[in-house]
Amino acid sequence: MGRGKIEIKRIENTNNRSVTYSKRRNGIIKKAREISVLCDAKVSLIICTSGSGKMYAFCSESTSLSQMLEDYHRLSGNKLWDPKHEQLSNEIERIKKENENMLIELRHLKGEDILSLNHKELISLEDLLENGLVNVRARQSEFVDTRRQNDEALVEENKRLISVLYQKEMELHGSVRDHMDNGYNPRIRDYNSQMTFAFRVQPMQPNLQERI
Amino acid sequence: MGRGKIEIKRIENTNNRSVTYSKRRNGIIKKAREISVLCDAKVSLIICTSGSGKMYAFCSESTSLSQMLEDYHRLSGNKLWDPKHEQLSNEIERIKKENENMLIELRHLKGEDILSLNHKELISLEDLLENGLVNVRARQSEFVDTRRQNDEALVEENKRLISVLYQKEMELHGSVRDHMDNGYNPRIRDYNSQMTFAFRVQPMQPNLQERI
DNA sequence: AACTATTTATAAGA
DNA sequence: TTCTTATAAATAGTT
Repeated sequence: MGRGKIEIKRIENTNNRSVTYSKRRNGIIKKAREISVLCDAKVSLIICTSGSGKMYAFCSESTSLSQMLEDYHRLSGNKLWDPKHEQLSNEIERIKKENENMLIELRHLKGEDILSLNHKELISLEDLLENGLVNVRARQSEFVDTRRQNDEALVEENKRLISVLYQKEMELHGSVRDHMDNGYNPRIRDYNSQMTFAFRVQPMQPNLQERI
Repeated sequence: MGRGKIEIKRIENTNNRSVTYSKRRNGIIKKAREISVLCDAKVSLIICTSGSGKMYAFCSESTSLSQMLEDYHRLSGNKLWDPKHEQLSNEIERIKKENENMLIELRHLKGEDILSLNHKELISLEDLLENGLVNVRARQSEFVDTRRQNDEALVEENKRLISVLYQKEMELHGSVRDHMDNGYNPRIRDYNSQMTFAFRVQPMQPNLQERI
């Protein structure tokens, strides 16, 4: 239907093909809607081209796509789901196998179920465990080192703070002495006790050391 | 398109409706096939009436209904799956999770990826590894013990065999001497060498000792 | 995207 | 149902 008759075979010209696709897609979707309304039919239509990912779907009002598929599956006896089910089952099988292997390995590493192992396997298991221990203990040493470094840094910081504090105290003593004669200023003692508190608390601050 | 124009609304006359359904159904299926061929499109079409259970479906050559549904599902995000499918998917999810946890534990036991562990965790990991080592080494000791016991048993058995052999030899020497005077019987030597072979072979028999 | 000459689909009738 | 046929609709090629 058009200016000329066409043969029903793949349109090789890409542009023509996509124009025809667009026109006929609209056409068939319209037809789908019409038959669903006129004849009270359930219709499900999905169209897409191989290239573009864009999909067009139509489903009649009275139903849903999944309902139609369900019906189709039931009525046609066609195994719509079975391939997918089989695929999923296979994947489950595969993962379970993997799981089982890991479980066995874990058990072995914990020294369980090792009666079936031969001498060679026991030796390599021992190696693995020893290597693991070495790594874990190295990490523990790192912890201790980090902690010691942290402590040292804190000690330095405390020295610095004490020195700053001392200078401040000197300044205040000096300036206060210029205005007062009693040689005792409660503000100095307050400040001092505040700093002492900070000094004691600081080593517990979590952001200066690693999580324990 | 026909002798008269019609409004797109449900055809109330049952007969007319079913005639129209039949005609238009053929029409739309033809259209579906045409667009799939002309435009290299993937098309899936399912039609049925509410009343009759009869279903008509079309699916383009290049694909399958279940493939199209798969695609549709992926692209639209709409849930088309049946309960069984969902159940399988959930199980996969669950097992994968389990898998991942075991993998992490395995890695930790091998001393990998332990930077994220805190001190407590490292300690218990160390305990686990030490315990594993204890078990593995205990098993190795068992091996050695078993082997030694086995050897001892074999030594005993060999002694017994030698003693039996000696007795047999005595018997044969005695009886032969009763009938022949040459004092030499090749049958005795045959039997003797056979036993000697068995004696040498026996320690290698796998059912008397554990697999190495 | 719009146009339009043609082909195609189909509504109504037989 | 199926065939026929007048007519509506769809659309191929063009602009």
